[in-house]
Amino acid sequence: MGDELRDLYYHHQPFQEDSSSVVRNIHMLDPSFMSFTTSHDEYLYGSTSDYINNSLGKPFGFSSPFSSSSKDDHHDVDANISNDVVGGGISETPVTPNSSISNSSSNEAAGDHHEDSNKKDKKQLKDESLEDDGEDPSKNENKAKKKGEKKQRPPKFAFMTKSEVDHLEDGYRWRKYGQKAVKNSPYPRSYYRCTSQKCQVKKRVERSYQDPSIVITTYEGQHNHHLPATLRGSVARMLNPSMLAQPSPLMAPQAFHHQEFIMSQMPQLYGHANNAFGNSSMYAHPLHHHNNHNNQQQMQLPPHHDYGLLQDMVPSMFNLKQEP
DNA sequence: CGAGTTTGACCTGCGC
DNA sequence: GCGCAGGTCAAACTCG
Repeated sequence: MGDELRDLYYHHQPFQEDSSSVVRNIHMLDPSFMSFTTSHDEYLYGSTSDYINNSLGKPFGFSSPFSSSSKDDHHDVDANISNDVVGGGISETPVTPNSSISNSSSNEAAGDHHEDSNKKDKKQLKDESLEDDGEDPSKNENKAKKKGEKKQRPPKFAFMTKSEVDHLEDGYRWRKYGQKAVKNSPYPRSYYRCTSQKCQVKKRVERSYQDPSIVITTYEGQHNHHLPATLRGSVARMLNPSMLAQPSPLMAPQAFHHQEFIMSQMPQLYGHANNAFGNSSMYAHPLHHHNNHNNQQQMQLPPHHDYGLLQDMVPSMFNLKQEP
């Protein structure tokens, strides 16, 4: 990771040796910095204001850190960010014509479709004799898609968190379904799926090999349910504005939680977050706030309109479907 | 006992 | 076609 990106980090605080399951010492990157996907496997990196200024549908550059098409450096998320955003701001990389900020349901459907077909194939391999249901039109459709189109995946949303724990609490329940070693990295990548039935959201968690204190989390898909009730309570407590107004030693203002970040940055994903924070953003801009470990200095408040626009910026991607 | 994790096997996509 | 790396599956295992 480049020094430029490192500069974006919030005041660094060495990790404690004692371990517990409690998330602590989390340091967010520049809260106005986010990465987005345009179309599948195309990530957009940049500040939210960059995004806004370029208007929806006019991305400011992209890279494909996770796509298999960039095998040599797809593990290098922060390097991409460093080059494309932090250093010179906007990447000059041209955007593919079909890049689009909107996350059409058709895209997602295509992704799911593919996965389903994968499962079908696997099952067929394992128990071919189960059924011989003749020609399934949907299979033909899948075949055609496979031939004609690139593999499509649901939109992704990636960001980095400075944390000593890999799997950060975000309010949802996840089940780990895989772990893989990452090339050129001593740290494995973990794969999680939302435990809620019929919810296809996945997330990948990996540690940056260049800065092991950085956890890179990638969400894929959108939740079709609310926060689990048991977790909603704790989240609500965490979001109590009074706590933010009077930060306690147990909750240093700069040591806010990963899930809070997500919830406020993706207000439609966590519908109440915006209400909780409103104008009193909890985020300190790293560049404006280099050392406040021992004082109670109020955090720098990004313009409120950022959050409002964020709602528009992360539109259908994480939009909660209201279930009947 | 149910839910979650671990881990080896397998599949897919891509570059050479 | 082959090899590599990412992604997923699922049986075995652990834990509360």
